[in-house]
Amino acid sequence: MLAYGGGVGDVFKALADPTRRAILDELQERSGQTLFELISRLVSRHGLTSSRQAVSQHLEVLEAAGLVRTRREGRYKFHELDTAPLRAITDRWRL
Amino acid sequence: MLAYGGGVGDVFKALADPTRRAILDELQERSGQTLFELISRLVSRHGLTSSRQAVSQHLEVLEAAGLVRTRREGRYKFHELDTAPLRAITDRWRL
DNA sequence: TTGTCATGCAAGCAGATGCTTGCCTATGGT
DNA sequence: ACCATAGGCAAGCATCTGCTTGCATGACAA
Repeated sequence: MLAYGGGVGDVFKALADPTRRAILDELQERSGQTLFELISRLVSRHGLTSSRQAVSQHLEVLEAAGLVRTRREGRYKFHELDTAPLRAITDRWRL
Repeated sequence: MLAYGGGVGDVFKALADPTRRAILDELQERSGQTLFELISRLVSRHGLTSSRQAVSQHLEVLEAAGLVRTRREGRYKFHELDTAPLRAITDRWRL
């Protein structure tokens, strides 16, 4: 079975939230960030003030949609963007 | 002011619903459908059973997002797909 | 005019969603 | 061992969302 369990709709639902889109923006600009790194940069660069749990739950959604991949090292968990599922959009309506 | 009033997020929110995505699929395949035409084809071609009001409200959302353009003729209202707002997605994450 | 057809408007409701709160686990430093 | 750090789990809550229900409007036909 695959690394992510979501259907096609999960990608669209994941993109529906502005904080999650900002997270994708951030991960595109700087790949491999940890949770706390992301929180800090969301504040300083996007003007967002989200709690740790809020961001953590957003990352779960993004990971379930296959838009974020993670790798664990010790007590750190690094996140990186994966734009592959976004092809579902461009392919569907021939962009 | 522009023809549609929505911000960027409205496009993503509009795409978050599976019925709305099916409507976009339908309008891409056959442009200029009326509300009842859409309902009928959503049933026969997508296996969806949505009420008139449900589809009507979905069309409002899609129109507000700029994804659907309408034209009125007498008592008929024709709908057509506009994929231009989808560029917001491809541009944002360089697809 | 009377009736029908295509669509619009608005209130109400159940389920989904994003967030908080509080506690828990685990890793690494001293 | 002790403590701080990085992250996880789960219940509760306010809001949002999609849908229904019921009535209203406007266009065309007989």
